[in-house]
Amino acid sequence: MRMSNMFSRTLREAPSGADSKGYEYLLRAGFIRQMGAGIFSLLPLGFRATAKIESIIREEMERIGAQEILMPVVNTADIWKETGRYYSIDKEMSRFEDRAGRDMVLAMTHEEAVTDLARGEIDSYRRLPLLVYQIQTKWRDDPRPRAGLIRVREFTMKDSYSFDRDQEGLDKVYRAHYKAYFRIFSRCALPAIAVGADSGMMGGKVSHEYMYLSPIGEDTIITCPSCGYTANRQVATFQKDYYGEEMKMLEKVATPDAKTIEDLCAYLHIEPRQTAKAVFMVGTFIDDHTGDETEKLIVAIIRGDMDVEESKLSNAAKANSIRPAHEEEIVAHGIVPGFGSLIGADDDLIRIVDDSVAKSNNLVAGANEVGYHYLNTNFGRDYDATVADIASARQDYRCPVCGKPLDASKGVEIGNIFQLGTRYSESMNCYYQDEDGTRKPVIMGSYGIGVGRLLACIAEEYNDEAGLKLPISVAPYQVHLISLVKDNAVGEEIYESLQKAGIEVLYDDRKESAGVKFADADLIGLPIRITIGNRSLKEGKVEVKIRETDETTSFLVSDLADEVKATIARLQKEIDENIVEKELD
RNA sequence: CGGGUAGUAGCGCAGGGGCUAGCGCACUUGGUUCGGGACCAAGGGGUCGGAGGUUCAAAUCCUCUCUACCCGACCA
Repeated sequence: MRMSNMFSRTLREAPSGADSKGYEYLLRAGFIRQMGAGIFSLLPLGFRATAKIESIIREEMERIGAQEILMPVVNTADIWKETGRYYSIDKEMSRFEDRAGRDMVLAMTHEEAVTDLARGEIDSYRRLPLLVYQIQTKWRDDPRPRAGLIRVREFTMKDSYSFDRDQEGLDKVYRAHYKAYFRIFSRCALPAIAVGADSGMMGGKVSHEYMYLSPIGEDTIITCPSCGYTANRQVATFQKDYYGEEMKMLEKVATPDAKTIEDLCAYLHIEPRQTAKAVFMVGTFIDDHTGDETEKLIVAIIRGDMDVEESKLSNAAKANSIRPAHEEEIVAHGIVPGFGSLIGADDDLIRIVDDSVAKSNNLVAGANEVGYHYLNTNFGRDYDATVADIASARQDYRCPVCGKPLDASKGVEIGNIFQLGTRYSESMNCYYQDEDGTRKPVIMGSYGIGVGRLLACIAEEYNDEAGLKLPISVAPYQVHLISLVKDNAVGEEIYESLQKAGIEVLYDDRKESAGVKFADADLIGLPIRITIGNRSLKEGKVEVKIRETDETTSFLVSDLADEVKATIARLQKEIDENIVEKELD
């Protein structure tokens, strides 16, 4: 590609709003352009880089036996009504009617579409297992897209779907994905970890998320440096201390103005762990069949030294979504905010208590009366509720596996794998006949990777003050060729010869100063830069510089193609030697 | 959806009732320069986000609205 003819150009200054380095450079170098909130175009450089990532994904998917298909972006609403997700997913999924007034949706994922396909293909156990994948555009109307390509509304995703006869088969294909994903990310030179995750709206049981750890991430990952335990904070567990002791008499005490745990502890001279705090949320519950929505107050009781993890609470309450309750909603149930507890609350609410409270005794809790708390409240004796782990794991809490202190870090989710089980096959009637003649629902899994997000993370991981430093496996071109000599013929000749040798070259043939060409080369960040200049050309040589390491050498023009091929091979080998082969334990 | 900020040339920004709307970069032409974002000269480019209003006069004041960004809610 000649830069004189390239569609995009580089920007000297970062467009306002580009707050991370990776995003700024992708914009400035001309990989992407924004159209609207969370909507981007890929320019030639971005398109080529994305294509490289996609081909790595394709190779690894084919390697585990997946067959590529392509399903429609526009789905008929019927299949989404069958699984109920037409109703349970809110505005994140965009809907419209076709000219005949039929309900349609823009598919944000393809469990419904693929199950619809599969039920037409699968009738016998002899057809199983099956595995398909696609690389396709998804539209999710996220309420607040942000951070460049990290959180967008339209994006390209690789999604694969597995169909198995039994759990054993699902385990096998799940493990295959677990491993393949590590290979994919490491072939893109992106460091990633797998963490236990919340399956959320996918409705499955077992799931893992792949995380690129970075401060730009929006997820919080809990890890144990000692034993390797990792989990998204949404599901992370930890060892809790319980304070079981002999139950004492319930006693009401005046605690004027003590509306927070902090005030209360100061007033009564106690520790937060000796209190039970009440957290009020409103859960939305949607009937999968009718689509009817109901709201219900959820009262969560947790010990004062911990915080509620909302996704755990939502799961425990079996709610579709939860939000903080308004004061009126709390008062309506006989509860006094600031002095609230389940003691004296009415029955028309969902009661969840963290096991930290259930297993500790004599906690101070609200008396549901302004200015009063109870001493010595005890779960079971004074009130009842469903016991669940709803506590949020934090830095320095104790690892659930080994008990050592946990770490917390930020991460970007770049992939996930789910064991769906029979959630979709049952609701969509995707059954097979087994060897013994019985009819059984197909067991499914789904597995996703965000392609654009992957590029954004790579850009974030590989850059410096001057620009991007792309790994050879995903760089849009392997070589950035700069000619600084007046006689264009030399540059043309070298460009031709490199291309003939099968090398991917971006040739800066523009009439620009040396400084501009160097700056643009640094910004675009191709792994190998070749400079044709009078300095070394006198000796028949050109300079070759590695962007990543700054390592500079010079080669005779006559040897250039071979030398560059060797350099490419060397850079590629460095990546190949570090492919992560990790099995799910 | 709540809170905040901002929309003026391709990009980054200034101007904040007054007559011709600027600056830097980018762009065009000519010349000089030629290994780390060159220089000189001459140019081109704007419905000041949109609609309505106030006024002799609006980019500027008022009302409404749209859009983007940041924080939060939200999010496989």
